Amino acid sequence: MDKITDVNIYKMLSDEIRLKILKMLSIKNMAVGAIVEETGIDQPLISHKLKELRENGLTVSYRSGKNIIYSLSSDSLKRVISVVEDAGNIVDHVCNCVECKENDE
Amino acid sequence: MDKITDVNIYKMLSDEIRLKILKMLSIKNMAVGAIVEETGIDQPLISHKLKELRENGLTVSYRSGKNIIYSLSSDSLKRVISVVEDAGNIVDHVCNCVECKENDE
DNA sequence: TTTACATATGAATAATTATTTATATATAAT
DNA sequence: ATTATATATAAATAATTATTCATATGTAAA
Repeated sequence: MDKITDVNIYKMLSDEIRLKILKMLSIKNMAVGAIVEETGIDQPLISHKLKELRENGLTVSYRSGKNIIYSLSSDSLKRVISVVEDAGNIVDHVCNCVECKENDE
Repeated sequence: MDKITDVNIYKMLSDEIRLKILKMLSIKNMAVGAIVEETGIDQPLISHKLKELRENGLTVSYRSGKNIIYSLSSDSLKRVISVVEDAGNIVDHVCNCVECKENDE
């Protein structure tokens, strides 16, 4: 398994499906089937994503009867997610200088 | 150019070289040459990374004589970077239940 | 003790992203 | 004007990551 660096955490957050899962888990713990249903995404793909998240330490899981329940491994993760949640806040400044405008396509 | 979503921001942060550049720029504005020198990475590769960062709105640039100076486009970016900076803080919780231990490799 | 259900895994392929190399452009200095 | 310097770009290749599909595993119910 890989070492957990901030780059790895960003990697986990940088995939649409993984991020969607993390956001769902930041609201409530969920079984795999519920995630599959709520996202409409193929079960094996969801399982793969969950595996990545698990192996990188962002989620933990336990079995409950037939189901396996996933949850965020840490509350500080919620904080990170919410800090970037609204992308507009991050990249709100647009430079007005001539050169920058030329740089835009 | 791509729309700026939180996934795109995470993508930009999820590459070792790009993250290194962003961290350097969060301390001071820098010319391309200075970034090349301080990282020891090939100039065209640095220029590529800077282009990605620019096109995704995380940095801005302007010309000053022969040099082109890059800086972060927004201070809130610094905040994000520092929130995740210490990965240990994020993934500090390790579940102790039997099933989770079985899951570990 | 067979069948159904929930989830995981592995192998194959597809898609995306990173890196290199060679070259172009723009400014500045001679 | 010519040359040097700083940076950017484009095309080719290499490397990584995502997705699909088929199948395995483990639990529970009949």
